[in-house]
Amino acid sequence: MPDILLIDMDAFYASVEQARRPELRGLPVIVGGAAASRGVVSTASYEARACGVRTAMPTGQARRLCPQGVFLEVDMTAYQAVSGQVVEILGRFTDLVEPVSIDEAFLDVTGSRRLFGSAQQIAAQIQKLVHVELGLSSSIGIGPTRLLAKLAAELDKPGGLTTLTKADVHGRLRALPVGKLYGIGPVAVERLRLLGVATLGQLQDVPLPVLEASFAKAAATLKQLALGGGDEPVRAGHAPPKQLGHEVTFSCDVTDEGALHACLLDLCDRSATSLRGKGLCCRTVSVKLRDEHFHTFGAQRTLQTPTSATGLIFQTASALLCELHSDGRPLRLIGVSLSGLCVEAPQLAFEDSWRQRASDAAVDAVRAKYGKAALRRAGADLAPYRQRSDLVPGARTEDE
DNA sequence: TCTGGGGTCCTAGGACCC
DNA sequence: TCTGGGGTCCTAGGACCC
Repeated sequence: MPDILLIDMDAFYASVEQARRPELRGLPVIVGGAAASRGVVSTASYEARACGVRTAMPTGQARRLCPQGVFLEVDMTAYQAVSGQVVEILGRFTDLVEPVSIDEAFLDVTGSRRLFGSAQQIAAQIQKLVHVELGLSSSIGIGPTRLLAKLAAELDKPGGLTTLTKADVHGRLRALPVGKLYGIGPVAVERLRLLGVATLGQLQDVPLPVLEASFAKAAATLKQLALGGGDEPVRAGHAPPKQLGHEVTFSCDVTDEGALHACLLDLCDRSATSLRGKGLCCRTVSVKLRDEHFHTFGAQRTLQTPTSATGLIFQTASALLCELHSDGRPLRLIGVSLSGLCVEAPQLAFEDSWRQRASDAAVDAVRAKYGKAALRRAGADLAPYRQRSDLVPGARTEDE
C-alpha cells in the first residue's frame, strides 16, 4: 500500500498575514475584497471564524458578524511566494510532490520511509519545519489513496495529523455526509438526497442501477468515491495550464460600450502577457459576462492558428463582446479566458505582424524590469470601474 | 446575506467528414 | 428520394474545487 500525504495549510492567506505582521496574531483577520462593495471573504483566520465568518461570505456580512475584524486585501504575490517555500520543504522528503492549489499538495512518501521513518513520522517532521521556518500551521492527512489522504486532512483542523485506512471506509467513515467527498457538491448532494442517500455508507449500499438512473456514467465514479477512491498516482510537479484568464466584477453595473471595451482590452492585455510569460500560445478566446440578475453567459471563438499577440486576442474578444452585448443590458462582470494552449509555435498567424510582436515584446520587457503596473495599453482604462477604488476616499488608484 | 477570481472537468448538441 | 453510423472538432453551459 502506498503512503500518500495531503498537506493543507490552515487558513492560509490569513495565516501568512499574521506570520509577517506579528501585531495581527490573535486578532480576527479577514482577507479578501476589503475595499470592494461586492467582495467576498477569501480566508478568515480562526479567530474570525469564531464570529461565524466563512470563506465565500460577502464582505458586508462578515463586517456585521465581526465588526472588530481586521480586513485585508488579497496579496496573491506574497501568498504564492510562501507557497513556493512550503513546496521546497516538502521536496526535502520526496521528489513526488504534486501541488494541487496554492495551499495544498499531495506527496507520495512510500519510497522515503527507509530514510525518514514512517509516513506519520514524516508528516510530523513536515509540520514542525513548516511551523519553525515559516511560522505557519498545517493539517496533514495520510492514506493509501489521494481521496483518503484528503479526507483525513479535513477530519482534524487546524494542526491535525490523521491517518485513514481502507478499513475505515467500511467503519468510522460510513456516517460521513456525502458532501464531504471531493467532487460531490451541493447539486449532487441534493440529487443523492432524493435517492435516500445522505451518508458515505448509504452510498456504498445503494445498488448501482439505482445510481445510474440518476447519474448515468457518473454513477461508477460515485461508487468509487464511496469505496475510498481509485489509485491515481501522485505526479511530480505542476500540471501544465490548460486555460488562463482574468475577470473583474464592477463596483456598479456598467452599460457603457466604450467602458466595457476599455476594460476588455486591459483583461486581454494581462492575459496575453502571462501567456507569453509562460512561452505559450492560445487557439481559443472566450468572453464571459454576468448581468445585473447574476445570469452568466459567454461565447468563444477558435482561431485558425495559435497566437499570443495582444492585438489579435483583443480583436477577437472585442467581436465576441459586441455579439454578446447587443442588447446593452447592465453588466456586473466581464472576463476573458484563453484556452487551447500550446507551446509557442514558429508558425505565426497572418495577423501576427512583426510590428505587433515587437510591440508586445517591448511591453513585456518593460514590465519584467519595472513591474506589471509600469505600462498600460492606450485605451485599457480600468480605473473608474474597478472595485471601489473610485468610491473610497484616499484609496489607491490605478495611477502609476 | 446578495453573491470574487483563479482554475479543471464534463455533457450535450451541431457541423462536418468518411 | 431517403437516409446509417462513427469520429472529430467546436460551442455553450454548468458543477465543482480552493
